[in-house]
Amino acid sequence: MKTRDIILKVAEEEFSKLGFNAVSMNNLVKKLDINKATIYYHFKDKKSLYNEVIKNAIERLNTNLRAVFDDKKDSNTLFRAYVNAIILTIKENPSIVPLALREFANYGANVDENFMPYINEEMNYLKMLVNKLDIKDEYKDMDIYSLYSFINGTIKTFYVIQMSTLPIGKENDLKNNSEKTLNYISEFVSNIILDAIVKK
Amino acid sequence: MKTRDIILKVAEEEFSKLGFNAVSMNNLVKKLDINKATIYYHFKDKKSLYNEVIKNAIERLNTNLRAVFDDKKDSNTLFRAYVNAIILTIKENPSIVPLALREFANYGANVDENFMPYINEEMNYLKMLVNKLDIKDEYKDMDIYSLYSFINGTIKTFYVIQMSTLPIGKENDLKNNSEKTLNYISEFVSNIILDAIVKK
DNA sequence: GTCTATACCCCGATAGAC
DNA sequence: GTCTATCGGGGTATAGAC
Repeated sequence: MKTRDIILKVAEEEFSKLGFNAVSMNNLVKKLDINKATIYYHFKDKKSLYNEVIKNAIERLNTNLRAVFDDKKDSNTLFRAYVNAIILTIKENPSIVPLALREFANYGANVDENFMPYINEEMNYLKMLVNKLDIKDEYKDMDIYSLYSFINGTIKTFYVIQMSTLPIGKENDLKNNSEKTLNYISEFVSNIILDAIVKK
Repeated sequence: MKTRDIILKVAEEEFSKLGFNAVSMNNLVKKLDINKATIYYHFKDKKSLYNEVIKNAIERLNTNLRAVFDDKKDSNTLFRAYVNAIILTIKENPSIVPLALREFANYGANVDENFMPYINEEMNYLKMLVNKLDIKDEYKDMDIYSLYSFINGTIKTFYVIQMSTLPIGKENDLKNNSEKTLNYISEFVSNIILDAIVKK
């Protein structure tokens, strides 16, 4: 693995854990066991390192979403596969959850215009999906972003609650079990949506 | 308004906008037009100022939730009133949204054990509510935190998307309109849940 | 491509006058 | 209860040797 990629990997974990401002270049190089100037050889500054981390995260998600549409499925199966692709992305790389929540909290202020194509690609998959579903009349005019928020907000919030060190969520067998938590919430999200908005 | 309360008010806005680490005491006193030592007279350190901010935010939410259960309503109306109490809290104080999202991203690490009674109170209202609903058999064993995540994750994610400076959500008339956005998502969340999990 | 050394700045926090 | 002045430390970033 190249130095640049190692830096990106460790930086992603740190930005996810601590947020942009709490990550210091000094601590980063300690974890990496390289010299600080080496980071500045590979990346212009802290901000562009962060931007590269975010870009990679969105690209990994889009790669998994793209695969969902590769072969023909009935629309309800497609919906479940779509949700599972998001779940798979988190399983492959849990850092993406706090990373996304922190960016949401910033109203996307750290994400520059260069990322819009990636975000638009992500939204397009959801639009394609909705077009295939046989939606009840009362949900036909539903805002696409409310559906997006339901899927992504529910999954991420549930994940951080179950993985949190606080004694919340402790009444169940999902607590601190990433695999079980993600499988459960995948089913929950798919079931609710298909029960609520799709014609029987 | 007392100095201590003014500090808390401005600190809440700043912590919400920037997150714990990005807020500096120096910038805070500039906004407040008081001396830095004055903050340290009223609060032990930066961390306890932050904790006080979070505590106040949870208390305001619980006050609004408590009011929902004051008089008798049929269970579906109660559910809509519950969701509206969350929406009302955000309308009264939008800072609570990024504040909560940042804490979620931290897996609650900045929230110490003293807050558990407040969090438990919040969860108890949801449990009381679910007990009153006439739930379909297949959702009877639903994890309470998945419902919590659905309600809170969807509302907060939708809100920050519509209020973000990025050109997402721009295809609708909710963009940058806090009032309309919150009214819309309140209806959406209530409708989905009542359609999906409650017996007709 | 990776290192040492350093410039320059802002941070949180406190002592002590008023 | 609010101020001025200051301390010690750690922050980002770069120059220049190897």
